[in-house]
Amino acid sequence: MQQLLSMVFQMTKDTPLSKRAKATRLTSAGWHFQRLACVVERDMSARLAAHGLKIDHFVILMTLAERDNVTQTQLGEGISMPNYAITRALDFLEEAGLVERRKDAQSRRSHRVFLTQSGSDLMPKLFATVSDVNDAFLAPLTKDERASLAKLLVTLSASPDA
Amino acid sequence: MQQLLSMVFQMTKDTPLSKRAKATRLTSAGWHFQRLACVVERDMSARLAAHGLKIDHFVILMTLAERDNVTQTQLGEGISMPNYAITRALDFLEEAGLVERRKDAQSRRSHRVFLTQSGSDLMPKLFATVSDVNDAFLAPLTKDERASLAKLLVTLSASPDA
DNA sequence: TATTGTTATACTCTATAACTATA
DNA sequence: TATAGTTATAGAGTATAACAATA
Repeated sequence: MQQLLSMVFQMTKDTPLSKRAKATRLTSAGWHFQRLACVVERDMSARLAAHGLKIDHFVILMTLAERDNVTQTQLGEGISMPNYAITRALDFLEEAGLVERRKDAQSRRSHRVFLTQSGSDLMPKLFATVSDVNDAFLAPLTKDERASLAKLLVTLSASPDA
Repeated sequence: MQQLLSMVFQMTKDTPLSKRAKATRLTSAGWHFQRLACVVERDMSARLAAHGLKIDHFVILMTLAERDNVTQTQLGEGISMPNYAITRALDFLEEAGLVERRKDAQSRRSHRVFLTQSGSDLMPKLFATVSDVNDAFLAPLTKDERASLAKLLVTLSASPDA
């Protein structure tokens, strides 16, 4: 990596385009994030398929596990999923018996969404899946490296525009 | 973060589901990668729009800048883009005068793809855009933190399954 | 008979907005 | 008149495979 970084600093107007392109790519944190996020998502999707779930369903279940008794609008806001997508994902999850829409006591046009017992029972398995995916993903790092990565990720995620 | 990690270790069977869900999410490197990759891509897409380009076009241009005179099949393999997507993206880029398909000297059913002069001239601007996006993204980190993140990303990316 | 690139077509996802029923 | 949720529909993106030209 040091080699790469110094490569960037050695660039001049005469450096060939191909070298500049390669250096740009390999020194781009964004590019690495893109690729690695893709790897993680592919693995997660594959493992969720064993439960008959897609990523969207999983995200909703995780959100509800953290806090349920929310309206569909509230649910969608937390994960930036539009209302029509929420409707369809909940139709699927309700059909699968994992979530439940109950009538709101205050407003008859709102629903309150809950995990069912069956949904709650599934969550520990999904937590384990998340853990497995992360372990596989972080396998190339030492324990110390994992800790510093975790710290850096939290710092980046805490940033206002992130 | 230390608090979070210790939170995970304090989990027992009696820990409420909501706490376990939150800890699972916040300690998941994959979850952070997903979110952050999304932030970066949104920023990149927005800036590419100024050039009338989408991410796919940008990826192809970067790939060709690094190495052109490749067949469409070779091009697609490098970036895992299927042949029909390559065909359409190249139609667009050729129309925009940024790339050129030339006949292969050996095989009359293959094309060799090149950046045009106009495409080459555009690349330095795209390198600068990549740089801007990364600078904005990494702004919350100190210089040292950026260096260690870079090192960790390279280690992860170098892994065989990544 | 296999391969390169293109095209047709179907399928899925996403986006827009219309609609129902509330408030 | 505005809101919560649903639905219809259009459009974009993606996947499958058929196809023509070539090897």
